[in-house]
Amino acid sequence: MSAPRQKHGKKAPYRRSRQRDRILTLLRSTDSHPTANWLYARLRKEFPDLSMGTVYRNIGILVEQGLISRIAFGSTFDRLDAKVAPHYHFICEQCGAIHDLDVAPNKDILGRISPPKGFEVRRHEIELYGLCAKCTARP
Amino acid sequence: MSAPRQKHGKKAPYRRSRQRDRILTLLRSTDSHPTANWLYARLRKEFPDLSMGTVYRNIGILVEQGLISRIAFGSTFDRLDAKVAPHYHFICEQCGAIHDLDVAPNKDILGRISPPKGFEVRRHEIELYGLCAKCTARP
DNA sequence: GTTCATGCAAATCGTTTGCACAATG
DNA sequence: CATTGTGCAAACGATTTGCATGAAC
Repeated sequence: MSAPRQKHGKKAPYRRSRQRDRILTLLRSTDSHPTANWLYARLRKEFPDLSMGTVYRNIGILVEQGLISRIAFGSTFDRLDAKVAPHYHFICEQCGAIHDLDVAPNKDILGRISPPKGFEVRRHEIELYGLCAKCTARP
Repeated sequence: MSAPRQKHGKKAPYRRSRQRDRILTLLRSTDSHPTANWLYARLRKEFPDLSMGTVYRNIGILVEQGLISRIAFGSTFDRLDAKVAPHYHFICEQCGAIHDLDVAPNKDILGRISPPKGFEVRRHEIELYGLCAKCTARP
C-alpha cells in the first residue's frame, strides 16, 4: 500500500540507493522470510543511523517493482467469524469482502501438496483472491 | 492471544455479561466477517459508553471458548520474500518459521474448490500450519 | 540543479493493559 | 463477598508520514 510518488500516475523514476540495494541483496540471500525489523537490525551495522522509515519505504518500492513480495494476508485487522467449523475463504481484492466457501476442508484436497519431511501438518488454509460478484458487475 | 486469567491453568469460570452475549448474537446474525470496530460501532447504540477494550476482551474470551474464530493469518507483522514466483507456505505454529513449499501453484490443485458463481478468481494461497522439523524434534 | 532518498521524530492504526468501580454468581 | 467484567485512558508494536538535509542523475 505504498503510494506512488508522482503526478500523473506515471511510473516513478526511482533512483538508486545503497540502502535499497542492500535490502534487496539481503532478502535474496536468505529464505527465512525476514521481517522489516530483522532487516533494520542487520543493516544498522552498515548504516549506523539507518531509520525504520527508510526500511519501510524501500520495502514498499521493491514490492511495487515486483522484486520482492510481502507475505501478508488481506488486511491488518482481524475479521471475525461465528462459523467455527473450518472452511475456506474467498477474499475480494476490490471491496475486501470475505466469503465462505462451501467445500469442507479435507486433507485429500491438498493432493500432492506436502511439507518437507519431519514436518507435522495440523491444519491448512486456502484462500481464493479475486473479484466478488458485485465487483465483477461494477468494475 | 488472550491470557487465561486464573491461577493453575484451570478453566476460567467466566461470568455472563450483556455485552458479550450481544457480541456473540451479532456475530451469529451475519456472515460478513465483521471487524472489532464494526462490532463496536454497532453496539455503541445499545451501550453508549462501550469501550474498545471490552470488545476486544470479549472477542478473546469467545475465541478461547471456541464460539467464534478469528480470521487472522500468522503473525501481525509482514514477512518478506525475494522469491517472487507464487508458491505456498508452511508456517510453524511453535517457532513462527515460514517455509516455502515445493509444489508450483496451479489451478488444477484447487480441484473442486470454487467460488460462488459470478466470482472471478485471480489467484489463490495455501498455507499449511503445524510443527517444523526442529520443533517436532524438540517439543 | 531538480527531484528522490534519507534520518529523525511525531503520528497513525489496530490492539492490549492497568486501574478503580460496577456487576455477576 | 470474592471475582469477573466494565469503562477509561494510557501503553503498545508495527507501520506511515512530514519535514529539512543529503545524494542521484
